[in-house]
Amino acid sequence: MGKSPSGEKNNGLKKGPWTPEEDEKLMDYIQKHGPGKWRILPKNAGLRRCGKSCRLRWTNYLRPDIKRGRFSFEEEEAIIQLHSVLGNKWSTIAASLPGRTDNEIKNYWNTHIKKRLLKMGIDPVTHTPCLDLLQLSSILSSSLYNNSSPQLNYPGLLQMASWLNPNLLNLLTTLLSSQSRNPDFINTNQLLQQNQLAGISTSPPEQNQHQCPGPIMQLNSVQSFQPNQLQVPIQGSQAKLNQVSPSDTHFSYQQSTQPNLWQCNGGQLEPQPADQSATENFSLPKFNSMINSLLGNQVSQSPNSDGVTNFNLSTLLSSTTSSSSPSALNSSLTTTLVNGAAEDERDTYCSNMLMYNISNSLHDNGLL
DNA sequence: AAATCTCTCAACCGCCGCTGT
DNA sequence: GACAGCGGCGGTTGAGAGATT
Repeated sequence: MGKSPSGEKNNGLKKGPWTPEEDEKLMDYIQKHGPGKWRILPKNAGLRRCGKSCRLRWTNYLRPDIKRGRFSFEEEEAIIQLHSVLGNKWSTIAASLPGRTDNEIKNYWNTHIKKRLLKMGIDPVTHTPCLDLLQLSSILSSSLYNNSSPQLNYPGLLQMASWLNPNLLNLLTTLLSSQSRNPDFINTNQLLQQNQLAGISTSPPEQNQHQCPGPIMQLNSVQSFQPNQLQVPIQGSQAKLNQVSPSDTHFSYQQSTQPNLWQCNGGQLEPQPADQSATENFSLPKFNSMINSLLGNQVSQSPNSDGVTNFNLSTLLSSTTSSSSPSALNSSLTTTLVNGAAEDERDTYCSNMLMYNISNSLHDNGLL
């Protein structure tokens, strides 16, 4: 790096850590003349620093509106969400976090968040699970028929699903939300995410997503759990997974029910009418890896003689976060390193509102 | 207590884009 | 249009603090 322990450099310009005296000079000058004109500032202020160094010192440290201390839980969530949209645009991210500098956010990302995402098996660049296609194929071939347990984490799975296919995400949402005792339970976080991608602004719903652990659900498999048609009755709803032919590697997903899918209508969330069924194709490996990650790794399954397989979804959700919502993606991404002490213990209670705020903020700032 | 290792973050570097001439 | 200067951005570094052996 460019830090010089000696603090001296050619041209007589000083480098390295700033002394309190230098800080005072810089502060005094900027208070009188305002920031800017960085090239002439050090000379006028009596500093033996380059203008760039003065600017950085001011913007990253001396500015009066800079917030000090650890990043809050909300800030951390915001960084992750914004980074998933903006990438390494630290200055843009910083613009959405009052009092935080791009340098500070960048450091925090590199030293905390990035490591944690990697630890969770999530690529910090793409925000998708670190799985290659071979792994997906392997999961496909081994787990659907063998009850194997691929070591995938649930939040990463949902994140991946969100990138792959909206309808598939809806299916997962439907599956997981069924563990709630509330029949009108919806996954607002994922809905917001989808709507964000579609450029739709939604009002944050008020449903409390922190439900008690759900009951054992039944996943009725046709033809002894053959993959060519998988019917998923869920609290009055039913989604069909159809395989075009036994050898085909593409599935279609038909959502033919209400109330687990919701739509945005004039800023209000409303149940999707039954006649608005959707059918979309997606590749078998993608679908299979996700479903089987859900069913194989974290959900206990026990097929019985009637061809009905029971899945205990409560284990899935409780093992990930205390929240029963599929929005646990964002929750679990941010459950370590909270105030340095209580790692992996803090839950989110503001993800949806935060997503909403970020979305609006980005729109307001013309970033989306 | 000392040596070593690990982590954090302030600060620098090089590059790029914008603006003025 | 070409060039130079400047400000801003993202990547990188290494001193210092804290943790571990």
